[in-house]
Amino acid sequence: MAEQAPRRTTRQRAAVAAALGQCEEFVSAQELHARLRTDGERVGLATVYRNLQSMAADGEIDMIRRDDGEAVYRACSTDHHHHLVCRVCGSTVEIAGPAVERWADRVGAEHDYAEVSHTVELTGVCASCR
Amino acid sequence: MAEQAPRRTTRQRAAVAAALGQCEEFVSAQELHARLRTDGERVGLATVYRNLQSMAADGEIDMIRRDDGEAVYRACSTDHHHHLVCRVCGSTVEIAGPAVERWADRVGAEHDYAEVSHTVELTGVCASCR
DNA sequence: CACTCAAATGGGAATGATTGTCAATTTCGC
DNA sequence: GCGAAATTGACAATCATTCCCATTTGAGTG
Repeated sequence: MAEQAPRRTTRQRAAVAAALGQCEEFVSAQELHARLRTDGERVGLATVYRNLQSMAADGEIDMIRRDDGEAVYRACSTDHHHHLVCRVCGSTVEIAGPAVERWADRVGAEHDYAEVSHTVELTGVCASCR
Repeated sequence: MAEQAPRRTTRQRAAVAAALGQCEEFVSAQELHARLRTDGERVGLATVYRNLQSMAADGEIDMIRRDDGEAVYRACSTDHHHHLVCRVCGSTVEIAGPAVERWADRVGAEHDYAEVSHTVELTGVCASCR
């Protein structure tokens, strides 16, 4: 495991963690910052970035990248699922894919990779758009 | 499959494809642009971006994102596969995942989505980076 | 509690990849 | 060869993310 640098508990760090905990879906640092501001918490944008990064580095939260390259975060333990997105109308269906989870773990093990996480996106054309 | 917009064969497009073909590893648009310039090919940076994007959209090349979010490309073997990328050193392993293919098709069918395609990215930490 | 000092913060400026703009150029079917 | 439509190039504009640095704050210590 990566060594964990000293971390202090600050009002801002707690606020970031709390706000993230209330999000079901992945959120970007920008979105989280806006949300905090709305909630009346005054936290600098740079601070949101720094905290999200260190929390991700410590494994406290998940970080993945959206299609456009923007980093998005999610509190761990929120239940994990994927999406099936319609290419035409954009409607989405949430997919629970235990099969994929197992597959990902197995592939990681086969190639001796640790801490394997995965991103899965399905796109298609939904019934009403055909 | 996704509809392919009309594409013309231009000197620049060929140059981009050729340069990419000579790279073993993944390269970013910026790197490829620099390489082209070194080779004496005059191709605009925006053009490199546009071509890489359209080639990726057409499935002619692979596109993934490095840890820092920068998009990197690589000429891909024709057959469909996924990647297992090391979060630390960036080394990649190609994964053939018949299991995922079948899973994706089944999920699409269950929700009545047609022309389902999928994106799967696995990231972890490889043995030598631990 | 008062004290100390490194960690943490904030916010504005800087960075750097990517995208937009639009006139000029090039491709390709006819 | 012609003309419409795609493509290009140079540069400006975006926008997430990082840097900088003066100021604040957490948390041991005596």
